[in-house]
Amino acid sequence: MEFEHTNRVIVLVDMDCFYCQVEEKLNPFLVGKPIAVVQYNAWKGGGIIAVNYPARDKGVTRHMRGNEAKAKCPNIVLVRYLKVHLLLQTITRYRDAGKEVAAVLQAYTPLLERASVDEAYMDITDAVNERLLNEHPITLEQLRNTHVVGCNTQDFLDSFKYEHHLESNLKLCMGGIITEEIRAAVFEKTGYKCSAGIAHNKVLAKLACGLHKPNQQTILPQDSVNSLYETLPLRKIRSLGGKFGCNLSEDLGITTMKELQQISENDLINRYDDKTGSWLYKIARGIDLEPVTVRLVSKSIGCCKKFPGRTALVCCEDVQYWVNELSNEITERLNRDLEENNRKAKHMVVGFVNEINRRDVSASRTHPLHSYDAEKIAADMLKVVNKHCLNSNGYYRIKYLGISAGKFEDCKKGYDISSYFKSGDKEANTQSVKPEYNLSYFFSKIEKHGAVNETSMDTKEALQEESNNLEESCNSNDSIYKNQNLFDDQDVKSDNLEAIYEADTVMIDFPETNDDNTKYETKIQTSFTDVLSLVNRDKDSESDSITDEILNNEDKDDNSKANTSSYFSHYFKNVESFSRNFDTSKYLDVSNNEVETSSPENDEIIGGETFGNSETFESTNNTNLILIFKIMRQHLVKLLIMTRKEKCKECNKQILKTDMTSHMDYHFALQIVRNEAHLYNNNSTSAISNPPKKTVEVKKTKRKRSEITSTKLTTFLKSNTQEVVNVPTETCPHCDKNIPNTEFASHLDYHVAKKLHLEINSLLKDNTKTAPVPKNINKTKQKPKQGKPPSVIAFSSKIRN
DNA sequence: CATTTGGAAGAT
DNA sequence: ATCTTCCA
Ligand SMILES: Nc1ncnc2c1ncn2[C@H]1C[C@H](O)[C@@H](COP(=O)(O)OP(=O)(O)OP(=O)(O)O)O1
Ligand SMILES: [Mg+2]
Ligand SMILES: [Mg+2]
Repeated sequence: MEFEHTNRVIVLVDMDCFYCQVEEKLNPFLVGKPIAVVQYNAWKGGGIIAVNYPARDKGVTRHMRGNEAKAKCPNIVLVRYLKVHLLLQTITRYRDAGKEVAAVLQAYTPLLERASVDEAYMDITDAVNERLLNEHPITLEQLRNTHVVGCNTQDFLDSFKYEHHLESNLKLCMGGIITEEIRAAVFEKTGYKCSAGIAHNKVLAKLACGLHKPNQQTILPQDSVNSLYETLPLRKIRSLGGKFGCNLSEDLGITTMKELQQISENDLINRYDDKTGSWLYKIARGIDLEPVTVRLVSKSIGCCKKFPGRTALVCCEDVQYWVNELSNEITERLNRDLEENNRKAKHMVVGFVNEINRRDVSASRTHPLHSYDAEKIAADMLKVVNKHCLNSNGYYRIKYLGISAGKFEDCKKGYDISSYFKSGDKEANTQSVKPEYNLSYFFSKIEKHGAVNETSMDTKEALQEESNNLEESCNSNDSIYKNQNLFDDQDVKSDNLEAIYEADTVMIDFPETNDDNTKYETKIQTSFTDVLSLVNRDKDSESDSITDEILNNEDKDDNSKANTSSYFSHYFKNVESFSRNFDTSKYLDVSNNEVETSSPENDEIIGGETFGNSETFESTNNTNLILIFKIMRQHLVKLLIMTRKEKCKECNKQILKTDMTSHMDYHFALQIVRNEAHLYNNNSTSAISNPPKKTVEVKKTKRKRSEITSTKLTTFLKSNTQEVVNVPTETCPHCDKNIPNTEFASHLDYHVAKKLHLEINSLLKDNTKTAPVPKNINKTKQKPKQGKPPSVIAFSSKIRN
């Protein structure tokens, strides 16, 4: 009947200015205003990665700097992308929102391919064929937001009255109707708007989707391809947007798809390879047979960080710090993935770019991944980095670090060997608490990031700024919190932070609890930014108070109701109860169910009612907001507490107060070692020399480049970097680092001291601990603080061997 | 010097 | 296994 290439009906759904929409849903006061999501605040107002449509109208685009955007559009709201903790990261929200959308799409076809965080291909051929048996695409109403390439929608519908109409177009038409339904469902269930393209293959569906945005959809009939191709630049076709597309255009002296169509298949195959040539030939005729391959979860999970220009990592503390950051983050994400998808990554790839003699040298190395152990991962990563990036002078010049885990394998479901090793006491109970929902775990992360070392100024500054803004907002004249002394300078500046912290602890009574002690701390899973933007609404806004605005929003029509309700439910569904000392998973289960299985009815509940089991909250919004502020302040005070320093009597260094105990342990251990160094400092294993492996010089891809500045700069740098050379070194058997000979003995001391330190700590803190427990739920508490101790930090997994 | 960060797939 | 290309 029909040709193979017009059999399928493929839909590409792409969310409109996705990150912005997520932020708008979170904070309805942003709706209607020009906003952009900005990342990397350290330079020129940050880089913009998403722009909503009002802001686009003013000429703001991706790639712009925050400052430029402000210039083009003075009242733009720049939403900052925070990276403090996985649960606070905005990208986590975007990922979760993407999953939410995918879940809606999945109801329409099993043939769903998630192509990025905000788009997915769907093969809805079956659904179309089925509905065509019983229905006829009839009314224009059903295609209200649908465009048809090459003709208007009504004409498209009318064409089916004729005997000779294209069967394939009828399929697309029905595809359009189904897609309208899909998009309506996405909006209804998630509050997000999207656009879609409907065609017979993926490339055309993607192309069509971009033709009418936002919140619209486009059918691209096969018999309209040629008219569309008439002036269509090659680069608009997926996979021709990069170098190859450029080459193609240059090689053949063409710019449009129409021109490509005029090249013979042989020419194309001769010039390129078989596969490429025939793909080009076909796509020039609107043919693309690539199937929609079912994929709902990613094949790899990774994170990376660039250190451009002068920010390149030089000393081992910096490298250690960032290696730890990356390995902590990837471990957390892998653990979430394990719970969500019941699978484990079996290997990881460590990548880096290092500058050697002014050349960027990049390489990546794969490494088996046996367990999700942040310390082990950090140690392995560091080993790779040290092997390739540590210069003979003991320094680095690292411009990029990355780690990615992949080769996922499904977990066996019946048998968990780790439970066999578990001591059969209470530990087994607490095991069922998700680590990220454990309060002490959560706070330990805040602590860690509060107690950042000097290298992470970004984080520190970001937090400081947030805190300043919050304080300012609370004290601003029109703030309803003005008289509530939420931030009393005296208290904060006094040394009584703990008292404030204590006072801010929000207590909640849970009537359902059979336990006599019904006091729980609360946590809130959001970032400061959310609350800030709530308070920091535009000064020229008409409303008089925050309360007014909230109430007004709630009173609005159905359209904004979805947003309002989700806004509050976002906050309050995440206010959960915890105890420090016993299993709270039963409460968590309750709240989780509420979140995950939220049905349409639940979605209509607004405000305080979404508290679920926490009914004893005051249900006026005013009180709720004060609650949020208290929680936020507690975070901030906590942060302040964690960053207070004190001079160490032993070494005169500024040590974080919270680290002082373990820091003194360190001195204690060090003293022992110095006294008895000869007992420990004996055998050292010789390093095994491996054959050198390949590294690659990164090619400069800059189009415009002033040779002169480049040369100038290089000569400058050269004289700078060659000061320190050729210090005689020896490789440390514990950490594989090259240590200057003069420091080698004390370096070994350090490792032994570290080991003693760990042993002492474990004796002091945990004498119930029996021999080899493979995974300890308390592990995060036991982790030695990293950072301050002098010179080199060892990776403790190595020491245990 | 400086979009950044994340992910998939193809080439070698 | 490692590197390159393309994309969001
Ligand atoms: N180069 C990038 N770097 C980092 N994040 C990006 C980049 N490009 C896009 N993103 C993120 C932010 C976007 O909101 C999200 C989806 O991208 P994309 O669909 O291309 O644009 P968009 O959804 O913001 O607008 P549109 O309405 O045009 O689809 O991915
Ligand atoms: Mg999009
Ligand atoms: Mg997209």
